[in-house]
Amino acid sequence: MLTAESAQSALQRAGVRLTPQRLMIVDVLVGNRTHPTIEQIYATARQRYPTLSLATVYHTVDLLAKHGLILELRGSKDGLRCDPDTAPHAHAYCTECNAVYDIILPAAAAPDASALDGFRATRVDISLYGECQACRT
Amino acid sequence: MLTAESAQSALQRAGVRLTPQRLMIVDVLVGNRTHPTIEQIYATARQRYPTLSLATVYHTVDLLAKHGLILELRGSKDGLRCDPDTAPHAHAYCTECNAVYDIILPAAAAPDASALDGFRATRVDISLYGECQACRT
DNA sequence: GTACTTGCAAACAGTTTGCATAGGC
DNA sequence: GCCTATGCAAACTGTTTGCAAGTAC
Repeated sequence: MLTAESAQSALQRAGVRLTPQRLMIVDVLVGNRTHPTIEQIYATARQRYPTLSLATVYHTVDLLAKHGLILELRGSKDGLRCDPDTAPHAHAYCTECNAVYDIILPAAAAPDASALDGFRATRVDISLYGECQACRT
Repeated sequence: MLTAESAQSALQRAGVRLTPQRLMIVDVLVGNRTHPTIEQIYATARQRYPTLSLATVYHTVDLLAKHGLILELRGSKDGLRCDPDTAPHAHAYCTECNAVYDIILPAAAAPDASALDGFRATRVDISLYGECQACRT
């Protein structure tokens, strides 16, 4: 799970600069369970850092994902979403309201990712598609 | 698994017209294990139907997915991909060459999709990300 | 000082839409 | 004849890139 401290130490160790923009974006993501889109991160971070640009958000999110600090989710139709929780869990995408929920699946549900048919997987993503409770009523 | 016959009967039953364009697109997809992008379907179908438009491909793919005849895969960076095999299986995305492979997982690996936290899932998608054999060498 | 980072704008890619035409039933 | 489907172009949305200015180390 992403924390301000883990992000700082990981980035510093990798020789990446801790700029105010990056710390601000990390701050928006820490503890965030809403799986925000880039646009949402941008909007939130911009409130406290008005000159922040979208390109920087894209760069930073990419950077954080490359260092394994966050996950990039591509399951929804409205663009890339971010998940600061890198521990194994599944995602439920509501096809009505586009919300994304975390789902804790039994450990047995996670397939073994190592060397299937010569494919070396570094990440497994389990996605459920359907309707959330709010949209079904 | 999509066949020309299953597509025709399903669409006819739904009162949807069997136009040459649609049959052509179905034809491109039947037995296709390459998980083609829209663009690739367009290029292939256009060889035999030169006036076919991209918009029609998008419409038709959407139509086929809505009727449960194919799956739309959103896991890769280069846009929507189509899978004519709707039976449960996982997908392996090569982050190097963008290829998508089918992976047969043990039945136990498929999580129970019914009513998790009030979420009613109609589809489960398991995606592996990593490098394929060809790209590792 | 050097190399990395930012911000802006423009470019881009994939996707969707409006509308007139064509065609199936 | 009615209604759906097609094709084209334009619009849109999300994302990436080039480059000049700024900033951490």
